Amino acid sequence: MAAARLTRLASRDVSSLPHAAMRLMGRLDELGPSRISDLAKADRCSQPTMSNLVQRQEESGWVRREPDPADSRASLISLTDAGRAELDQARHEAGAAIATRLSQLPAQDLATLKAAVTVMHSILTLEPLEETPR
Amino acid sequence: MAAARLTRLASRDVSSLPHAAMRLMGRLDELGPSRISDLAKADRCSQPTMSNLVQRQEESGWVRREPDPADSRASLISLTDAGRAELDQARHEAGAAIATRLSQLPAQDLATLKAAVTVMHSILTLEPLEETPR
DNA sequence: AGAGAAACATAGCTTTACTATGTATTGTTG
DNA sequence: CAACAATACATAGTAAAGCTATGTTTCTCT
Repeated sequence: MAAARLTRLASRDVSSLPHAAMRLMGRLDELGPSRISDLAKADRCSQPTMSNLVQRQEESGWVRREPDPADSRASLISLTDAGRAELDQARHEAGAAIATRLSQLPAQDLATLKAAVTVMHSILTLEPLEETPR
Repeated sequence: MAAARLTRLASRDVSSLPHAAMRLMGRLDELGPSRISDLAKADRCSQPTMSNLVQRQEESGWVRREPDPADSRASLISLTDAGRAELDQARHEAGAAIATRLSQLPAQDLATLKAAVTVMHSILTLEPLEETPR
């Protein structure tokens, strides 16, 4: 719950990019050129949702679509230069929202947060540990 | 970013309540009977958005609206028993989604997360430290 | 008492999300 | 190797969640 509220606190101050767009661009920055279905999996949304999102970002010029040489059914989506600039801007805005608060914290608390970020990243890469892999 | 992804990881596995509804119910659980404008402020959304959300939750029977005895313009919104049960269910679902991952972490990491939660709560109650209080 | 402020509702729009389904390509198999 | 199933994506239609602008009612204050 704390993570959710903190996230909302930061994301509400981002005016340059809607949140879903920001998630998409962040993934592209992280993964490089990717297929729509892979992006949908990474973002945990449905394929049509990602299809629609990509289309809108393409129209905004923040994302580019190229045919996948390995599979004519698929496309490879990647960030444009404008898209990367927009992502940087949005990240800056999100950071600024909490920076003024972080600056009021003692160094000890900042260290705690830093350590927690590492742990959270490891959680995100962990598998759900299902006994039923279908 | 880590907080955002962790939040999304948990919230995507909640089927019983849409996310905005869950935020509203959580606030009501925390604050008790509240005015719509106060709920909007707490959730950092606009007043019409909260108006709309409350209406839908009212129709679902999860929230109750009573006149504010102190001000006939305002209403006091509160959880119904069904709403509280639904909130419990949703929280359980959200917890279950990450519990299987948390259980794979060493105790040291869990302690780090616990400490970070405390710090995050303090961030949430901090003011943005603006020199221009408007 | 009248003016302005506050609390909420309504209208109209956009974004984000879903399921169901269609189309084209790829893979598999009898 | 032709036929069928599976895969990758698009489209259609709908709902939820968000916004600004604006209207109505009630308070508050001079």
